[in-house]
Amino acid sequence: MPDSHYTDVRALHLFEAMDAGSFETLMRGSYVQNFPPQIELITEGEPSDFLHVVLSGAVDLFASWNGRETSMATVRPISTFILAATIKDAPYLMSARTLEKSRIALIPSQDVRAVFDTDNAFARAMVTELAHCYRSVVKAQKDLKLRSSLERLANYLLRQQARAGGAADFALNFEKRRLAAVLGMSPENLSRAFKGLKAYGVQVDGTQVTIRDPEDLARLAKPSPLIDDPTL
Amino acid sequence: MPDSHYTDVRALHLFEAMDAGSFETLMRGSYVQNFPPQIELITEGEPSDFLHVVLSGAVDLFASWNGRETSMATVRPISTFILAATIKDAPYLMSARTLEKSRIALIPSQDVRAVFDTDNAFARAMVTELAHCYRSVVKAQKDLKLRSSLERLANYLLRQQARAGGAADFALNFEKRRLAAVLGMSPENLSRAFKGLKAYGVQVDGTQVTIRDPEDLARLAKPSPLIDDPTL
DNA sequence: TGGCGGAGTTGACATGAATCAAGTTTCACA
DNA sequence: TGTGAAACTTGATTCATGTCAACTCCGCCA
Repeated sequence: MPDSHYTDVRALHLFEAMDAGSFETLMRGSYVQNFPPQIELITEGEPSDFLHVVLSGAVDLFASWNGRETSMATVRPISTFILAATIKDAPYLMSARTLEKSRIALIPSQDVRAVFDTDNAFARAMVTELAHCYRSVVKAQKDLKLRSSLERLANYLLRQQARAGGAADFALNFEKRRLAAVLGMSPENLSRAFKGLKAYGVQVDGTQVTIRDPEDLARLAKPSPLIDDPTL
Repeated sequence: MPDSHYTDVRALHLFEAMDAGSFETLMRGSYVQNFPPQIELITEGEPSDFLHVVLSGAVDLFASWNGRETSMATVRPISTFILAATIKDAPYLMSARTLEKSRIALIPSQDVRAVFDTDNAFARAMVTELAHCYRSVVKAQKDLKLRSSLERLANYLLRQQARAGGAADFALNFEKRRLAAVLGMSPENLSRAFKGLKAYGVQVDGTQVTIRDPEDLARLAKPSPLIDDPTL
C-alpha cells in the first residue's frame, strides 16, 4: 500500500488511537484496491483472510442458501466489514459485492489478530466498531421485519433526503434494480411502491426524486430513531 | 450479589480472563435475580443501565414499530445481551422478555464501561463476545430471510435433536405458541407446519417429538453450518 | 362429575409480495 | 440519427402467511 493511503486509513476511528508501530505493521501487509461495481469481494463459507475497509463507494453484504439469495446490509464509507469473522478466525457468514465503484483496503486477518493481541488501544477501538456493526444489523433487521415494502421505501427516501442535506429533491445513488435488492423487494414491486408514494407527494423522474411534502411522507413512513438513525 | 454467584459469573468467557480487582468492582454493584416466564426485562429506547447475563433459562429479544412486534433472537445461557448498547452508552434497540423461568445477572453499565477502560483482558474478551453476538444475529437473519416457515421448523427440530444428544425423540422446551413466536410464525401456521413434516417422518405428541428418519428430514431442511452451527 | 377455560387445531378467507409475461422507455453507440 | 439491449413499468396470476372464526381436546376444580 503506497504511503499516500496510510493517512486515509489512519483517520478511521478503528485505527486512529492505536500505536504507530502497530499501525505500521498492519499497513505493511495491506493494500488498497479500486473495484468496479458488481464485483464479488468475498464469498460466504470461505476463511477470513482479509479485513476489508470501505474507503469510498458502497458494498452489499448478502447471503445465500439453497439457491436463494438475500441482501443483508449495505456498508458505506467509512467502515469495515467482516471484522467479526476476522477476529474469530471463523468463516465468513456473508458474501460481499461492490454496489458502486469502490475503493477498498485489505488488511491480512492474521496481522489484525496479532496486533489485536498486543495493542490495547486497537482492541478497544475494535469493541466500538463491532458494537456499531452489531447495531447496524439489528436496525436493518427491524426495518425489514417490521415494515412493508412501501414503508421501507418511504423511510429510505427520508433517510436519503437527510443525507443529501434535506433539499426537497435529490438523486438516488443506486439504479432502481439495485435499490430494490437493497430494500429487499423485487424491481417490479419497487416500481409499484414508487407509484404508491405519489399519493404522498413523491415525484420520481429517473434517479431524481422530489419530496413535495416531507410531513406528509413522514406520516406514512413513521421514521423511528431506533431504526433510522445511523448514529445511534 | 451473594458470593456464591461470583464463581458462576466468573466462569463465563467474558469475565474469566479479567483482573480479579476489576471483577470484584463489577460484582459489587451487580446482582442476580430469578424471573418467571414472560417478564419484560428491558424496553427498546430506554437507556442501557445494566448489562444482562443469562445464567439459565432463555430470553427473547424482540422489537416493535407502529404497533407491530417481531422476535429478533433468542438468548440462551450462557451469554450476555445488550452488550453493544452498554458499551456505546446508547439506548436499547430491542426489548427483552424471559421465555422461561430464568436466572439473570445484572451489572451496572457504568461499571462495565469503567472497567472496560482500564482492564485490557476484559476489553479483549468483550471483542470476542460482541463478535459472537453479531454473528448470532446474522445467522438468525439468514434463517429468517432465506427459509420458509416449514424449513425453519425442520431445521429447528434438527438443532434441538442435536442439542438433546441426538436421540430420535426429545421434548420441545417451549410451549407451541411460544415456539411459533421464536420461529417467526403464527401458532396456526406452526400447527400446519408440523402436519406438513409428517411426510418427512416427524411425529409430534404434545411436546414430545420423534424424528423417524433424520436423513429424510435433513433432505428437506438442508441444514447449513453457516446458519445452524451455534459454535461458528 | 359437569362445565369452564385455555391451548391447539382446522378451514375459509384476505393480503402482501414474488413471479411471469408483455409492453415501453431510455440510452449508448454505430 | 437509427437501432438494439437493458432498465423499467404494467397487468395477471400464484404462493406463502397472516387473520378470523369455529371446533376439539384436555385438565382442573367447585
